[in-house]
Amino acid sequence: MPARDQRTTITQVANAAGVSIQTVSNVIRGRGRVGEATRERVAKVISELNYVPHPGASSMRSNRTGQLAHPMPPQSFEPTNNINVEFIRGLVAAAATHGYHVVLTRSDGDPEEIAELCRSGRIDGFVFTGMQPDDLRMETAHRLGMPFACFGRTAPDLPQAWVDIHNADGTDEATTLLIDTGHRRIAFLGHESPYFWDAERRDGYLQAMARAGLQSRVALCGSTDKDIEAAARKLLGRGRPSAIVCSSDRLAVALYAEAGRRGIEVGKELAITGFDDWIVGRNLSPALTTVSTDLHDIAGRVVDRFLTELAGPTDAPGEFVPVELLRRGSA
Amino acid sequence: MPARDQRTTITQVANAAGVSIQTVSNVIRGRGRVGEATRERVAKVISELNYVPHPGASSMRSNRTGQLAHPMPPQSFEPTNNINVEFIRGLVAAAATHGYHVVLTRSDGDPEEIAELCRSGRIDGFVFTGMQPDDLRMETAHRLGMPFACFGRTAPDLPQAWVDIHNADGTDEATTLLIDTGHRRIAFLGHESPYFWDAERRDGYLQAMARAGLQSRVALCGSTDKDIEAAARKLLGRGRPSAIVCSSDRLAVALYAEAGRRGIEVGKELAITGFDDWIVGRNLSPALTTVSTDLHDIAGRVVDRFLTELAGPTDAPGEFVPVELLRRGSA
DNA sequence: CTGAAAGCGCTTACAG
DNA sequence: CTGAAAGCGCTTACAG
Repeated sequence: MPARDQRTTITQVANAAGVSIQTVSNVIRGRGRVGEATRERVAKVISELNYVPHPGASSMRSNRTGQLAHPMPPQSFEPTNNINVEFIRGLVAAAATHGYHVVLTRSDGDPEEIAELCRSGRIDGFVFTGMQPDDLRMETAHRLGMPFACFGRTAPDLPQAWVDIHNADGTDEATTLLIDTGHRRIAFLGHESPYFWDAERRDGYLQAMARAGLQSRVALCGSTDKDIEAAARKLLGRGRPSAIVCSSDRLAVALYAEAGRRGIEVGKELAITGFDDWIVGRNLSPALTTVSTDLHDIAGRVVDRFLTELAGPTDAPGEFVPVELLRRGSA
Repeated sequence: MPARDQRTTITQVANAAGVSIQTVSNVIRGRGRVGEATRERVAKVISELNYVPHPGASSMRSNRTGQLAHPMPPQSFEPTNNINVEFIRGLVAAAATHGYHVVLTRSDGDPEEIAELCRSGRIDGFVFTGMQPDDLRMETAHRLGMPFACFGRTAPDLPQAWVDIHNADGTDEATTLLIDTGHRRIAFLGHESPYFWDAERRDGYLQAMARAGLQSRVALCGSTDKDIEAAARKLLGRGRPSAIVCSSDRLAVALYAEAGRRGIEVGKELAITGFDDWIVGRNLSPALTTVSTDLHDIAGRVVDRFLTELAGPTDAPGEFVPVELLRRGSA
């Protein structure tokens, strides 16, 4: 492994610059008092020798690894979950900005996996996503004193440090758009689920309908393809609404398929809005009007929050990130 | 940071088991000669104390970090690229099987980023994907003596250790299906591109057509939405074929849209096959018949290949992984 | 402002 | 079969 034999060490840098290794360390970490001339000389040598401090050695004394674990819950792998890649991209970018590397791990929700990572000395903390209502991962990290931040919330009494989107705003905006374009019989199609976000998205719809003095109609369905298809069939049957606000793009896609079977033209005879800006919705004809979230931005905020927690646990409240309604052909 | 103060060390394990730290190390690494009774006693203590060796300390002597970098090229973030999540999932799982962690990094193709990772002592090697014809990343890793393995191939004269899918087989199979179901005027729609796989997918089509004694018709287009739309328009204009083999699902989706505009019914009046099993194709009506690759399996093979390279660079040839034709509604 | 010493937790030779 | 010693490359705390 030549790469390792050729490794430049702090000692070589110190010798070449004519200073002690301690001064080199100070220059790198921006600590202690180092004269300007010395600093420049050392920096020059570091760059010339392509010196990179050994993270393993560094972590032994500093208790910092410069690594962040992102345990991906199983549902983030489901093809219907679209947020993963964009979020990960943002996470890696934001982490890099602060000199952090992202270690990707699998997580089936078993807190023991989290505990082992806490004990491993491999990471400085976690970024969690896809939390379940009874998720034990955050509690485990908290108990073992490992900093973390979450995209999304869990039960209010559990430890968390969250950034989340404003779900109700999204469906409120979508519903309002439909009302403003003349629709009156507007239904909501959502999931029966234990998740916060499902309830919040429904509430946004209800709130906009109430404000306009319109009668609301909420349909909820299970999460299997069959459940969704059945709900779509019923909703587009006799007495169908002229517009439907969906709690997710996946539901909207099912409505497109059902509308196709019935010869109902989406965008003309039936308006549909989604939520998530899933790639599938973008490729439908007409393209789906949907509520989009800036996952890149969110990832940056989650990393910021993680760094805050790393500096010292806080009771800081969570942070809501605004959503954006993308108007396309379907509404 | 309680997690770190509470850290169990090899010394604590050694004391509790009544052996030297060296023996504990031997038990963990399965090295040296350790008596059966001693091994069991030590293993019990390790498990009781939840001992995990400190990877930083370990890496200083062993030159092994147990970490693998996966630099994600920018195109893997494009929404039209579907392989990323599935592959990463498989990569993390396969790496974990061998005690490896995956460090995700961004890569804009700049070899200096790769060089810095090589020098960092943070990783034992790379898994590359999305290679460009003039990709300098593998060469850089090779020059710095860092082991790596690739999903996909690059120019034959460059260092590489690859696993790839059998592209020609896929389009050959798709074309043969169309021939077997009675089609005679079958066109191919592909990308003008410098990539291996585009040429190979075209060749599979040509080969199947030649075997059946049919006349082939190849249409190629650029990579922008506009280019693709123009190609679809032309292909579905006057004298259109009865079936089209596409080099990617993205192209197939564009054909669906164009067919929709012209009132041509896909699956009845026009057969279409894709390549990639993109989530969008699965959600079209009718669902797209396409060539699918088992990315989970491929990731496992790439990790195997990486471990081979880690044990000592080889000139072992690359490995082809079979593809599978998924027959759905469109053909 | 700079440096000599201690020590982080391991693994690698090597001695017995 | 097992252990005492050396040392991996850093950072910390402290002395000057």
